[in-house]
Amino acid sequence: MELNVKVAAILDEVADLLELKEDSFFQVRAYRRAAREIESLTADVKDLYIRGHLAQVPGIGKAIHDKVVEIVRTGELQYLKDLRNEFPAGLLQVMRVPDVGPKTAGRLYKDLKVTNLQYLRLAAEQHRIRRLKGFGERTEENILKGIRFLESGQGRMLLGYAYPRGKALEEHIRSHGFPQVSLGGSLRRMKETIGDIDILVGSDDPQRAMDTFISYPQTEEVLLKGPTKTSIRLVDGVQVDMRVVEPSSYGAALQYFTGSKEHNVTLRSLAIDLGYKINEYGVYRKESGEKVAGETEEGVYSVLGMQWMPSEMREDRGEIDLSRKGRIPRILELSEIRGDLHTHTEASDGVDSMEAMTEAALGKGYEYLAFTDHSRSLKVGNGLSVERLQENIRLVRKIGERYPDIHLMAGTEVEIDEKGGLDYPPEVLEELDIVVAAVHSRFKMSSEEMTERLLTAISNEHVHILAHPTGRIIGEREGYQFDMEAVLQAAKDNDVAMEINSFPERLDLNDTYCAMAMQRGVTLSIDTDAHNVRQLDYMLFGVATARRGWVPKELVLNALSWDDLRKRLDL
DNA sequence: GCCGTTTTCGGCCCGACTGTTTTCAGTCG
Repeated sequence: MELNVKVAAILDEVADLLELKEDSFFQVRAYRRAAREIESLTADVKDLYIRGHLAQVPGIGKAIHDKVVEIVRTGELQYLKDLRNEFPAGLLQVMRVPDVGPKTAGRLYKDLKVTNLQYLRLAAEQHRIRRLKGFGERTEENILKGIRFLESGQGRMLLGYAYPRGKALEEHIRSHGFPQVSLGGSLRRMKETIGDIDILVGSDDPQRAMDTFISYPQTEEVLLKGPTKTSIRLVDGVQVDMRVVEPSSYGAALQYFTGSKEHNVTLRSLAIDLGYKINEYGVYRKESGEKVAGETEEGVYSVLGMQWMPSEMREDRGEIDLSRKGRIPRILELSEIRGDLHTHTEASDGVDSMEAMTEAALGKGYEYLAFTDHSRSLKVGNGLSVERLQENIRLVRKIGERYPDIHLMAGTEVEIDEKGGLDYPPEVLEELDIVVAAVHSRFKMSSEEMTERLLTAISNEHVHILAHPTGRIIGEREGYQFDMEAVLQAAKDNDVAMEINSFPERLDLNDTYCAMAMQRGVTLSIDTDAHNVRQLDYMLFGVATARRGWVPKELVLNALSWDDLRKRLDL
């Protein structure tokens, strides 16, 4: 699967470089689309190639097919090397500056010999940019601003960071008398990382909505202001865009600003074929211009003969086709989660007591809660010795008697050693209700060794869940390398659940791997890995990740009732 | 470069805002 990522990256770079060429707009789009398709494949691109199915992937025609084959075979692409020779590598960096696109970069290269960020900054500081025809003082200032933004390293933020901020702003606007307000964009689609926060308001008084937005106490700077669209930057650097439309257009605008871009492009092409035009104000008959939908999202989809679908599904990964056939699957809801099977307490490296965690779980209406503190060899996590573990089990049983409305489970997050062995002997694991196995060490072993390690752990009869299966930390480290197909197969064969860890920096399995697991019928467990009571709220993000992988509740271990879970775990 | 329940050629989503211009190109989402 790492190969899929590599192929997509190469196609993306081809697209980046092609942008600098004249008249290559549609080629750029074709390469980008192919990259997205390959990125979201749930099978290995090499397998597809071997089985002769590569050409059936949408967006892959003859030319790109041959290039993908070249990459699969040789690991390289000559066409990309040729393009790299045509343009200085630094120009790609120049294009990453906000408001600098291919045309501007091309001009700066041609007229000022700007080949990288350093030269761009120099040219701006020496006021050579403002002297170009079509450029001016403001453009020069914006370029300098853009360079500073890039260098501040403010790229995308974690969903877990953006979500509470977006919700707070949404509430601020709603509380000022605007009932029609919603998050949009990647935040509403619950992507694991978010570029900026999008907010949509339906109102007949756009001016007052804008004023309310700008008056938000956390506002640092107004970046852009028009009659229907305003952007601000918050004190922590997060950018928020707000759009205001009339209530009669709210549904169309919500659909449009939720995206994704790819979903919208496909939807709008479809609309054209059906004789309609869609924009953010409504759906219109092409001939008469008559407006036929716009008030609600359901209406927009419905007029195109489509079924509404959850925002998490809108990535143009086949949902439009299913929607036209009325076959959008029923995917997991947060309300269907019955318990949390991976949490920590003060016994190891958590901060709250079992009682506090239990009260919080009761507040969520959970039927069960598992305490899975770290095992003995994880010294940094204050792992439990065998004696402390056994003492902990007794404590769980004792506290459990005081809480008749929830089933407290004694468990462990047990270390998987480098050979795949577990950190406690079998007779100790036997005493536990649930065993969550995890890799926290030796990340850099070869893919073969790591696969063997994971397969050994999964085939251990005491293991119920494989925690954060890839070990990635978003923005910090890649996951370890292993054969995901083999691990999923083993999980299915051994009835072991793969975890979706709800921690914002983990969300692992990610959406694509969730889809892979689902297609293979592998059970998933959505856990918070909470180290305090507040982190039990992270469940929302794990569920969102499952929804992005179209996972139904039937495949989720902790969507089972206590009775069914107990049977499943042989308790 | 891809694609076709009208097409193998001629299309390819659509609009807001900015900056620099007198009518629009470029960028963004």
